[in-house]
Amino acid sequence: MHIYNTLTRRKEPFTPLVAGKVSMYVCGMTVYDYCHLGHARVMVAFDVITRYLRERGYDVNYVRNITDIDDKILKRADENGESITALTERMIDAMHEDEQRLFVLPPSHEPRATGHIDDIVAMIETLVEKGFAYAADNGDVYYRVRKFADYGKLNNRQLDDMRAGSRVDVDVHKEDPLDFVLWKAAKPGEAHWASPWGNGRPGWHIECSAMSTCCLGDTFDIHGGGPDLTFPHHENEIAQSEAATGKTYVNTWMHAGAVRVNQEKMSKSLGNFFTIRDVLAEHDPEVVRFLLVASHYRSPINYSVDSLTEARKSLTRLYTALEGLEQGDSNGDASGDVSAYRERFTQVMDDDFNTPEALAVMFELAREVNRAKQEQPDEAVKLAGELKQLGAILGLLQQAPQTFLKGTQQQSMPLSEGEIEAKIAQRIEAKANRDFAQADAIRDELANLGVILKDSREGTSWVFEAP
RNA sequence: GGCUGGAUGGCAGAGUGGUUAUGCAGCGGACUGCAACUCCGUGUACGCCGGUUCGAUUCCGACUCCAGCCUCCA
Repeated sequence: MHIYNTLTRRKEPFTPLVAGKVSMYVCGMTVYDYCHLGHARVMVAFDVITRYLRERGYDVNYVRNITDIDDKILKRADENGESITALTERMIDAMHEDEQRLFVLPPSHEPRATGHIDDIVAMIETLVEKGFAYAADNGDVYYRVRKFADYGKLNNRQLDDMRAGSRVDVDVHKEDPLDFVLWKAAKPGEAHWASPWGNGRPGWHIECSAMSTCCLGDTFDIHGGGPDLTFPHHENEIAQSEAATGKTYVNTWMHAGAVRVNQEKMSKSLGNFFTIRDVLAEHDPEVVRFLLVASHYRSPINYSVDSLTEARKSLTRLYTALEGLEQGDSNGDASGDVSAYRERFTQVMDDDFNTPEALAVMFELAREVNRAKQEQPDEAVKLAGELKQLGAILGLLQQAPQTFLKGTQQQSMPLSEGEIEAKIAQRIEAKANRDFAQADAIRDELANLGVILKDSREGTSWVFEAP
């Protein structure tokens, strides 16, 4: 198996520190608002990675943190007139709901910053002792960037180059403008914890260093996150952790690609973001997931309603192949029976999780299923079982085909299932009387409402396609 | 200005030093009362200019353009 490492900028053979076990940390959310599609991308990308690693037999310890204390949280709670805890609990619940709807499995552990203040303080103390950090007059504690020789290695950046074009605040309390805060002194009335440097709260970067090493050890296998975290966040994590422990922090750095809108990054600062819940109000969650998986995890994707429509059509093709063959769930049981499809699937997934290629294999398998449906029903059931199993590795195709195809999830459905069935019965009646004009009229009427009829030997079924 | 990526057929999106990605859309055929679904067939796409090579979309260099990071952001 090969994985692209952001640190070395190439694909490398993947060998975990401990045979058979993978330790992975992913930067999670700062919970002051609802998650948007950019968050969804990271959630889904690392969900697929976890599912696949487990499929390959690894015991994956997947840790994804929650930043539940931060300037933005304080500000938002204040604006809303609610307590910090009320705000963060509300957003954490919403986040869990969003990911569940997107078929994202929960991480193994979800540490919260506020639950690790002792570890954070301990790490800062170590950094101060070793001379990598200093307490300033204003009560803040800063990281001394110039002291860490490797600073910039993740982003291939030189400290002196960065000074030239940057607009970093010149803070009189900092020795160097690029020094970053580890501990922030509390202003009167602000939430705070006690520390050797007075009351305050942790900086963002130190939280992740403390929580990851705390949960996974000084060195671990994979660290992931969104594309905009490489600098400064992950660079700072490396500086903090490696200075504190004297060991390599992370072996493989993984970063997901950005979600764009009109070829611009979707972000909170640009205000061009779509929340997951807004999108799911109008689109099937699995379609959204399919869209995310249909591109490689490192490629940028441009979000649009058109791309969702196409994703829905593609997914419909897969579910159509499965339709009518769902008896005896997952009966591709014969262990050791590795088909050519599964073999190819594994081969492309082994190459840095190439999900688009994996989907191509699934589409070819779907064609095989459709062919077998005609001549060899038993074979079709077996192949369909395999298709469903491969789908599970990507977190797809786990609904009953009828549930997906009939669009039970969609609120725009104009007729009840009973009404549709009644219309179909009328049409069958008309067809029996060879009154094709009437039969076609009924079919057109339903088609105009988005209900597409499909006649087969077994009778008439239907699919809902939002008009 | 510095640092990362990227530019593929009508659209989306993988990949490869010489041979089919895949999906959607289109076209022809089969099936059908007619359709839909499905199946069969069908497209000489690889930003621009040089170089290496028997041969480059794929490797190397220049150029143009796009996106991201350099400031909170997944």
